[in-house]
Amino acid sequence: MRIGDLARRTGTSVRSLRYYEEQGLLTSERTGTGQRTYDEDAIARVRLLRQLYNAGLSSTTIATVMPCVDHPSAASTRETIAVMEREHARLGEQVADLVSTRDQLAYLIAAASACGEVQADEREPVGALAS
Amino acid sequence: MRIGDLARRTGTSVRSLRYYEEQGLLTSERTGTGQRTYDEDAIARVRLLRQLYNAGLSSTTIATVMPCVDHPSAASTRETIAVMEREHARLGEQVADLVSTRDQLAYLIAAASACGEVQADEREPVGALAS
DNA sequence: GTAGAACCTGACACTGACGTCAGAGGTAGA
DNA sequence: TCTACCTCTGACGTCAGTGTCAGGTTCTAC
Repeated sequence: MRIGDLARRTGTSVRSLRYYEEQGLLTSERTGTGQRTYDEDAIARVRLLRQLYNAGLSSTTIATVMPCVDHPSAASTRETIAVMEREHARLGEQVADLVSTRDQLAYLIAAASACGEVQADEREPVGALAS
Repeated sequence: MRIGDLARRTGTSVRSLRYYEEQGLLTSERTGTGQRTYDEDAIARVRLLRQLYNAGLSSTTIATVMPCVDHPSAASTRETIAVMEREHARLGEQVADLVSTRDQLAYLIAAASACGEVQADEREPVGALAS
């Protein structure tokens, strides 16, 4: 599989795949002429990388975590586990924050929709949202 | 309340408060000599702004939403409601993704911890994570 | 009134993941 | 072998929120 194929099959850009390699997160074989080649496993790996990026992990944090995906025994240093636990905790907090914000948005939508239906122009401001 | 007070009481930086004003998200009175002055309501507003920023809304999206916080009746145009509904849906998806990633991290942590306890060097790679 | 802290505007720097461009070479079907 | 497309490296651009600096004004406590 060449880089364009991998990009298409993972929904990423060629640029991103080169960037991941540059960060040490993705490896490739090279043909005699220098073109990158990937096997099928690369697809799952790229999807995992994207998932971790989407979760807000940085390249360096992902680089810390990935060896644990590849060889959990060899890579399970205390620091690596600590990094993963920190990220786990951070994600928990972030989920709580996002749920809270989502609920507030739902409240706003309901308020705005009600106003639209009633066509009333004398409505109270939606106060105390961030309480 | 001057800008430094507001920054301290909301845990933000003075720079950010000026930026929010620049983006039309926060207003201030000015003294005769041009210094910004805020009332107590600004604290809740800044906290809400930070919450929306943390949820990944951009300045322009927040600028679309905020009038609805202030005057839900006057601001409840169809487009505004549509923007809020899009963000609401996006947050829902993002929460699901984050929960999934968090659970995968928990799995990795468990696997790594088990390896650390057993001290076994012959472990299967943690495959099929991004399935 | 003076020192020092806080404030003002304006501008440039930074971060990090990625877009985009240039110039060159590789690949594959007709 | 021609053509069209793909890939290579290297470099610079982008975005958005914020840090930081410069040069100046304002406030406050002594």
